[in-house]
Amino acid sequence: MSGPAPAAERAFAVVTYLTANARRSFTLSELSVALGINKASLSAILATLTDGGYLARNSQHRTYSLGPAMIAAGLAAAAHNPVFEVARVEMERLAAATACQCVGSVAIGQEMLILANAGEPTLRLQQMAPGQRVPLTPPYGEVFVAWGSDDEVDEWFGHLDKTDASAHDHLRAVLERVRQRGCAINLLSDHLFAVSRLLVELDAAPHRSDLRSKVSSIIRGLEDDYELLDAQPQDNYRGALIAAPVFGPDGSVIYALTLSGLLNATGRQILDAADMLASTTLYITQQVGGRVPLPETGVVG
Amino acid sequence: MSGPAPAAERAFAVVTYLTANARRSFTLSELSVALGINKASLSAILATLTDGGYLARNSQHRTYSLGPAMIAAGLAAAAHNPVFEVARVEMERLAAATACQCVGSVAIGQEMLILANAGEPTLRLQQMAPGQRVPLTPPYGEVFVAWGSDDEVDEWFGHLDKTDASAHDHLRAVLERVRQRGCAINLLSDHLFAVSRLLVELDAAPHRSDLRSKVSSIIRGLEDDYELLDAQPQDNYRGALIAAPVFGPDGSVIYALTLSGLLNATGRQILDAADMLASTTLYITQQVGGRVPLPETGVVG
DNA sequence: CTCTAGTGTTCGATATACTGAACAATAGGC
DNA sequence: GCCTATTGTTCAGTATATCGAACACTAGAG
Repeated sequence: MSGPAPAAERAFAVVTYLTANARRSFTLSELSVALGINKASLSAILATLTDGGYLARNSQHRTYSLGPAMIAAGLAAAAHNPVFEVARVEMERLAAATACQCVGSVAIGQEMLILANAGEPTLRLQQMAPGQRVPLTPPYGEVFVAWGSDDEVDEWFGHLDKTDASAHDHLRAVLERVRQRGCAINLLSDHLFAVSRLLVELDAAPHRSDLRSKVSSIIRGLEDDYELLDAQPQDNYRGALIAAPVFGPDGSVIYALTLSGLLNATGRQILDAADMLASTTLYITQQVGGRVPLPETGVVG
Repeated sequence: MSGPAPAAERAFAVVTYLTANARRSFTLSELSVALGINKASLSAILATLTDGGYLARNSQHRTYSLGPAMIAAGLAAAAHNPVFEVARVEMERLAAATACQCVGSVAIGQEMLILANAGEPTLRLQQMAPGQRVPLTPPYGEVFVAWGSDDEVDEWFGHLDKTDASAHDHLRAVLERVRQRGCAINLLSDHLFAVSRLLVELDAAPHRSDLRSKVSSIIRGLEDDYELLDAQPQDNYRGALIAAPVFGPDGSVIYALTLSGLLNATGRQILDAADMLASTTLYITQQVGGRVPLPETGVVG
């Protein structure tokens, strides 16, 4: 749990926690129990961050929240990565054109982080709010690994039962389908909403690895009713999530756009939205000097 | 130099450095010498931040820059402090109306941090760029202390010669003038540009306390040609910086807006711009539920 | 190709930050 | 106003991160 620089790790654990729960402020004690850090140690960390302006302390309520220096750092980070500003404009366009919510996310290790959203959140999914971190485990985050190396795919599989070859084969087929289409299409299901509820709990106590693995296992349980392998144009679907990747100069996925909504839509409507999204991310890829990795078989549509 | 949580402090020293120098990326060794941190220690810190997505590592050039997680944290911080979004709109308005650059800054300890700007930077002053940190020492940052307690003012005086009563009296008179006007008006001078050049050096090596104190002493030397105590409406001035405060609910200065430009302007033009700025910050103060502290002289009860 | 300049990693010895519980100081409830 | 619950600070012992130098490793120049 503790890396080679524990103080730094915990300092940013605080930041991550406050980012995911930006609506309220927290006292030292609250953060101590939520993050599993000794009060004495955390006190020193919080004082350091407050001195630097990265946290703001409300001396009235003795609470901490993210401070102004974090805004400056965020602006500098955004200025350094033009992708996100380019994508923001396109996301607004997509959200307006499809009447869907459009969120942007990045992969960080074995998680994905929601960075931005556009349009009205018709679905109140916890994992769709900016600042949220969602485990990057099957079948979540297909677009982040579909064009990746075998090693990346294996890491994505994670703790899947090694002996369950059929599950692996199924997922590989799904990823192949994602490459062909240029985007991933997933269906809304009750499982998905169950995951959403669990993530709320996980947000409240990120250090609880038992909750974390529970979420991961349930996310894997989504598989059955989650994938849309072949859409029937005239059929009706409950709703859909469509995700497409933006590639960087080295061919890696540096950003992903997800359309969520399309409630009670026909297969044709879903496929049309998917095409629109995929062409938009391709446009963004070109705008930022990105490169789509060549698939082994077939051509990206 | 090292506080009770050195790893956390240094981790954010890296962030601060990358924020101030967002244009390029830096290698481990560069950061090591620039920040005065042991390479071995820094390596652990950078790895931790990179794992969290707060830094992005270019494996090609082995360089580090601010990562996507920092953007999410910045957005969360901005969402938590509505002041900055309210102010941004007004800053754009002011910049357009006065043909000046308008920057927003906050006070963090004994420094002020530039957060946002609007309009074209007619003056290429280093200290006016977002992400920059400028020492909060006389005569800089008058608006941050003019309404503050005596303790805050004394701290602002800093290492001024205690025996030099005339300097203190002069500064107190300046602050009184700022309170009366509702804003601070300062004039461009060669000294100012000299400070700007020194700040570039300081940015390159923030750990050098000798440079830091040198900057502070030169800033104090500005005093003579910096203050505009009484403007002559028909006189011409080389240029001006006008700063006004935004107050929080507790009466403290939570944000400051500075208009820079007004090259070769008359005293009347400068005073008009000052009035416009002061009324705007007052409006923002009210929008965010702020309160202007009552002046200490002539208080009832 | 060889050489150089620079980068990042390894390693044991030392100093230092972390821990945990008891303490003190605040805020909230009636 | 008093009491209670919770907050945040203090302190010494122990575990641990940090330091500095020597080591690999890459990239680029001649």
